[in-house]
Amino acid sequence: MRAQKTETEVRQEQIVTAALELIGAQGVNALSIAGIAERVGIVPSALYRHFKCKDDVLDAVLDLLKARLLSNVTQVRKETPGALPRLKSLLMRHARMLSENRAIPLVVFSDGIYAGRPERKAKVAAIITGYLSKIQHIVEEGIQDGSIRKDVVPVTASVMFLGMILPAAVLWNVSEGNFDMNAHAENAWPAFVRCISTEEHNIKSYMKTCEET
Amino acid sequence: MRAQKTETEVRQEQIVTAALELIGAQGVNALSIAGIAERVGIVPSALYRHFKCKDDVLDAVLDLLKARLLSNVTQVRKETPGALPRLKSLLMRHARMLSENRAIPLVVFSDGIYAGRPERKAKVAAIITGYLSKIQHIVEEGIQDGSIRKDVVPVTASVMFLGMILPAAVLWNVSEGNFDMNAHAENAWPAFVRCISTEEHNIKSYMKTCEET
DNA sequence: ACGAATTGTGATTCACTATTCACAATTATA
DNA sequence: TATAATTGTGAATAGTGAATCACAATTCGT
Repeated sequence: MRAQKTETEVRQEQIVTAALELIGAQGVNALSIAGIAERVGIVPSALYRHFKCKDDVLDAVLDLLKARLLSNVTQVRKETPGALPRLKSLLMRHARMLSENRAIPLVVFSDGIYAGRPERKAKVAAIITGYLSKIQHIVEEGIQDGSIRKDVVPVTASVMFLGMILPAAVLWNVSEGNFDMNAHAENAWPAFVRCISTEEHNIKSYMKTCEET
Repeated sequence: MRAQKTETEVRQEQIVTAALELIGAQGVNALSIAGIAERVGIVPSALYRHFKCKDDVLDAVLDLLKARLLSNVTQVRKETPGALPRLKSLLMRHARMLSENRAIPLVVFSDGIYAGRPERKAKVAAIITGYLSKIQHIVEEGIQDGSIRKDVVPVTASVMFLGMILPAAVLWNVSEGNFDMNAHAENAWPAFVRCISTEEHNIKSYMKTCEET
């Protein structure tokens, strides 16, 4: 059966989406032109009408991921005011996203995607640092408005924020989805708040605990 | 030039070590029989005198990784008393042994290492959870002796501890060694202490800061 | 020192996958 | 409607890397 002739812009979208789905299911290494083509419903060679080579597909996948990650942050900035609530919202959003789409850590932290291509590595680095700088920005705002300690190093805080997500993603990945991402996020969040929020805030919450007990 | 004839036990060690180094440098996907052989100083086919197939090499690499991780913890337990000092010592130790730590996320996120082998994934899972349970044990001891808050969930704390190492390793990897792992560890540690140590401890250090300023 | 076992080597096979190409079908354009 | 442009197809090519094998060099047991 012959595939319906479809304009290249649409096909490109289909191809990138299919690639992302396949990566989520089987990883970057297992991603093959044949696999993508089959998922799209065309023959492998037809894929080359829309992409010059496999590398270009991977680049497009990276672009898609970057867009999704950053739109995540933008969304949260719009919906939620205040540094700490924003960070929490972002954390929970990631907890949800990772279980929905585990392709993100697989792609961003896969080695296969920058095999022998330093510029690709730079691109991945740019995605990560770009994301981190957004978080860092939120932290800096928190420091200015007094909700986050002055002696917190913003970069460190952003990396530690990533540290709540990344290991959890690892565990989730390795345990075949047998790790409760959301529970971890809920448990880790108050601890993280103690990490970075001002002493006044911590002491208040401590007093409250004392009164209760 | 002909390689020196060497007994298979020694070669096996050389091969596994070389493989781990190569993984740390380039990732699992780039790991080839030819690459390992070259590093060891033998010809590719000679490698099959010591391992039946590549998969067996990967299994041995996992065993080595596990052994090194756990011996790390054991060592710290011997040298250092007290939960918090032990955790800090472990953190700094990891910061120093980056090349191995770097291999960890690379291995974990590599799909190549699981390709068509579910039992391999279980093995990786066992290594990580085994390591985490050791950390968790330290945390529990800290809770018992009162240096760590009672309301800290030990599992969560151990995952967050991993969260200080993993993202840093990834960043270091992606930025071509352009990320100061030790600085991150030094910055992250006091924040992590605030995360988990008892309020009394935090308040005392807060008072001290107040007196100073 | 001599045969057997061990280890190393180069050539070769084999499977897999990206990529190309000539040609066919479809759609757009004039 | 006729022709050019676009997209799809199957076959063929080429490069890669794991694995095998016959044979050579080395070491070990005796």
